[in-house]
Amino acid sequence: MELNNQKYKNQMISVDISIFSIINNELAVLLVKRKQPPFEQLFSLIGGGVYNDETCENAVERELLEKLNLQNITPHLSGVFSEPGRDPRFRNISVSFFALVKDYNLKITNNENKVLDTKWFYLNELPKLAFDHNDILNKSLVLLQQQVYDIKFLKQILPSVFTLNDLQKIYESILQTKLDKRNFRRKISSLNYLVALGEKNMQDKHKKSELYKLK
Amino acid sequence: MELNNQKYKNQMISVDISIFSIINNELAVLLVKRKQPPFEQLFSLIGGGVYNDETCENAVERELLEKLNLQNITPHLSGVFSEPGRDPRFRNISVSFFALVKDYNLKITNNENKVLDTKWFYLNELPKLAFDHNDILNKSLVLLQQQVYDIKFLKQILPSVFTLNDLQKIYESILQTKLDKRNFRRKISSLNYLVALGEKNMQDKHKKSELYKLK
DNA sequence: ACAAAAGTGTTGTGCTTACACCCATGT
DNA sequence: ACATGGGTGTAAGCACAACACTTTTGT
Repeated sequence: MELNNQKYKNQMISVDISIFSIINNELAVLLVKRKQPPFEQLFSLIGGGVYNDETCENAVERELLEKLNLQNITPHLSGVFSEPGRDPRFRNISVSFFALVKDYNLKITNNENKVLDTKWFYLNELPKLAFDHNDILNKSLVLLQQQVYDIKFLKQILPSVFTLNDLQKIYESILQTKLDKRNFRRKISSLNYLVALGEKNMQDKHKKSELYKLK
Repeated sequence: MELNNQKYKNQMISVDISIFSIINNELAVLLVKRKQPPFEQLFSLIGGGVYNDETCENAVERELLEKLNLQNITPHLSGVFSEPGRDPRFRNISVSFFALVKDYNLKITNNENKVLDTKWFYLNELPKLAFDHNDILNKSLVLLQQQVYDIKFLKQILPSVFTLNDLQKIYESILQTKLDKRNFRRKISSLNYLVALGEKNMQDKHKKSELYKLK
């Protein structure tokens, strides 16, 4: 955050984005490894300053476009983190968002030499993160969990084709719990947003499972 | 917001607080009438700048103490409002909170001559507010409604003694809907947080109703 | 034939909603 | 006696949780 940059004058607000995707039927989050102090070598969420001529949501969209070349992603507000010492360099209030993406083949494109690595982490294999980013990420996860049966969230993160077993594993991974197969299928089917493709998954070694997509 | 005050240097963040209370069994919100432009003569939420050495929650607590002499109030985050033009004077990002109080005999104590009046409004009699405060207030109301059956919220806002009819009117007013008397009583009783005082409400003109308090 | 994974129904429990009459008291 | 408001029970529908066997296919 460049304090002398006109864009940041009179403010010290940034956004931090928990970018979630599904990899191998598991929830994963995109993190970057910091090249510079503080917290050099630690992973952190992607984020950046909010310009004076944009909303926080705009800032998220701009960051996703500039750094990951991602478009048409909906930011979801998940919290505000304002402990005075949370950034050891200066006062920095973070507005936290999460975003859901389908394609996890992402690399930081515009890293300004600040980033050593970009990597997806499964949620149960998280490292210790820079700043208070573990707390921020956790808050985003909780909000995602609360809305996971809402089709407009799923649309943003589900692969285009999947089996019911894939879907159950995805839900179990997001909710961090085991689900009963029959109860899960009844619930999903009552939500009325799946369409059977009428094709079987030929990768199955035994009985072939049916393939589905979202309505 | 004093831009040259050292406390606000390098930032432009404020908190806006929807202060709710129950008056005559109805949800009400505390508003202040502005003495100065912009939006002179219009009512607005109570709010103020966030100092560099405090969290947004601290700022809410400080504002409530300084301006209303209120202590031990829990701030509940309800949103972030960051449209660039929302304050015509300068860039101002608002972090919105709501707070619940029992005693509605409040007057602004430290108004720095900026306030013409302090007044409680019932939610269905709201005036047009300054800035985007109608939107902010509405967001707070929605979050309050979502948590209204959670005892720790009720504890903050319910009078110490009430009848079941009082309680139903309070719920109807918060939820902005009519409730069925028998269903409402069954639900409340299943939540298991009321204690009958074993006394009757002597103000009742006909059959006397039982008085209750929270556990 | 057997091992592995897919698929499928029933029952009990608890929450929600709709709905109507009797009781206590003051006038 | 009557008007007013307080107080109470039952039945149907729906969501949720627990639980076991049959089918298909590859080896």
